[in-house]
Amino acid sequence: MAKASRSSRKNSAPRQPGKTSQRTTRNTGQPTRPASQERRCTSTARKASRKDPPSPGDLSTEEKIMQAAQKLFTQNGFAATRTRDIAKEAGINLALLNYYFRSKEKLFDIVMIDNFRQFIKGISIHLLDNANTIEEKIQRIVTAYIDFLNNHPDLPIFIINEIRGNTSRITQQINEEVAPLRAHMFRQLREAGRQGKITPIDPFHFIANLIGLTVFPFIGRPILQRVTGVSDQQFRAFMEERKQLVPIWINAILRGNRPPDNGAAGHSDKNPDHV
Amino acid sequence: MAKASRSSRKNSAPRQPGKTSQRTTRNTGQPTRPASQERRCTSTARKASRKDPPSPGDLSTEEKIMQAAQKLFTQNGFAATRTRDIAKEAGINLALLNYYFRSKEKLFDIVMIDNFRQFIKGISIHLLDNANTIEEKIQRIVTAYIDFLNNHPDLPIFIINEIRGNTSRITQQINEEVAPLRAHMFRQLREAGRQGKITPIDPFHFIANLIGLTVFPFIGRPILQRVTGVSDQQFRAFMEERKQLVPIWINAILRGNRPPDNGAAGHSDKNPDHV
DNA sequence: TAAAAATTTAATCATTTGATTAAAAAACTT
DNA sequence: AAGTTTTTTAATCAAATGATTAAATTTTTA
Repeated sequence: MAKASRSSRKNSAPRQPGKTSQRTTRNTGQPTRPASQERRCTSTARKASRKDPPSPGDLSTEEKIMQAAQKLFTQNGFAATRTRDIAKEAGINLALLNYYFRSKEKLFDIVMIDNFRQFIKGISIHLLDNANTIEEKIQRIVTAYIDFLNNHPDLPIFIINEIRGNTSRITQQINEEVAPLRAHMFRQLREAGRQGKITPIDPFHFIANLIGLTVFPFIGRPILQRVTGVSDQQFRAFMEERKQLVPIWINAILRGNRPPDNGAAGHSDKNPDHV
Repeated sequence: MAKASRSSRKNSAPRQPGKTSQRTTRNTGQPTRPASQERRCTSTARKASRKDPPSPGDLSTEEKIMQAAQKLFTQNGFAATRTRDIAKEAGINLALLNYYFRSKEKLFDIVMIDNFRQFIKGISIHLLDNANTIEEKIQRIVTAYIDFLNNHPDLPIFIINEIRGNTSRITQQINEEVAPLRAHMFRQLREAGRQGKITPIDPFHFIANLIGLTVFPFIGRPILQRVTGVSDQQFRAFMEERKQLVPIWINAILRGNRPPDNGAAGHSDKNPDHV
């Protein structure tokens, strides 16, 4: 879900790390905030890397919190996730969560951006690889997508939920990361069409088809399984099948497609990098 | 979104409609609850129809509340929707909302079921129509779907969000309503395959493709528009185009599909009505 | 118009929940 | 060991929110 109003509370000046205060015992003031606390509002704060790994073996506290947050936020959405639950999931206490991340919103934003990066990273590699034909490229993208989503099945819904109704900085972030991909794919599609390799197709339709056939099953999984009556195990098997089938189908679409009578919005060329 | 814990509060015995109490002025006790209040927990309560239309012209209060709830729940999910906002949207006050529907959960469940009914109603008509070939059927379903979703663009995400993580009565409801559709479509697909009209395809893949190509664009709209850079207006135009294109593509898939080497889960016949 | 029903007002509860704080305890550094 | 940092404990806030209630007001109905 969605989250609605994500800002309201008092927002008093954050306690300052070195500000002291009369302590009776040892500590000479507030605990110095960890590196990540630089992430709080003060715009001038440096964009420090998350944390220098303190203990070598297992996860740092900060990472534990982030993983727990990622899990719960992704599973339940922003509004339905309690910070207390995140703390419990991370195996730490609530105070520490706020100590590291200041607020639920901040934590969410960080997780959100991380999520999205992961989401497009796997694809962008194959997309930007110029060496292959479109067919090969599709093949690889579909496989990469499905493999990735098998490990992060909740991610698509999460991203969709949080993107709609959030016009803030995050959206912008995403835009910047996605722009080169879009440009590249548009170019290649146009070219293939011109060379007669495929029936010309608008990039919108192409991407809608590619994603629709590949990631939709994960999004619509609860409904799909219900409607078709397949088990979890069968679902996984079907998704394995689709690694082969979807590229075949896409190719069938790219060939069988009727020439664009182009009744509606001419899109292909204008607006090459709008948004 | 999701909603997480949807039951916790005290749940004291609901005030009883006729229980009186010392009133100073005219009313001889609590206002008699409207018909809809029968919907509260007491399992023996009759499943009364929503309300006998009180005022002829415009919507009854109950309907106003339900419409407002439908709008906000669908837009924001359960957890992120405030009952106060629903009341405001409906143009009534919070007390009246609880007076009619007892609780947020009850209201939600009702809206949810209504939503889902709408969602499958439009499709089931065409699905169950035996007179047509598969091609015609697909054509009609796609058009009906897209028309419907143009008017209820938020519904798919909403339904998906609320189905996952909700194993309760609603899921059951849905199952019952969907079962005959599934059976019918499976039969027809199998038959067409046997008659050689199409390359045999597992119902799972078929439905995943059909829904993926048709309703996914509405689900993924925020991302799709961002990635492809199309405007709202263009989006609508593209969806109009897809009314023609998707059936063509589906047919291309049904023909171009390689024969099922059937490496994975054999599905088609066993489990004809599992779930 | 008088009784009944629907609706509003406004106050109030009880919880939940995000967030903060101070002090103690534990863990680590040097 | 001494000092520093991290983490916990536990209490507490303040705001949001779902829900309830009693009485007043309006609307409908008979």
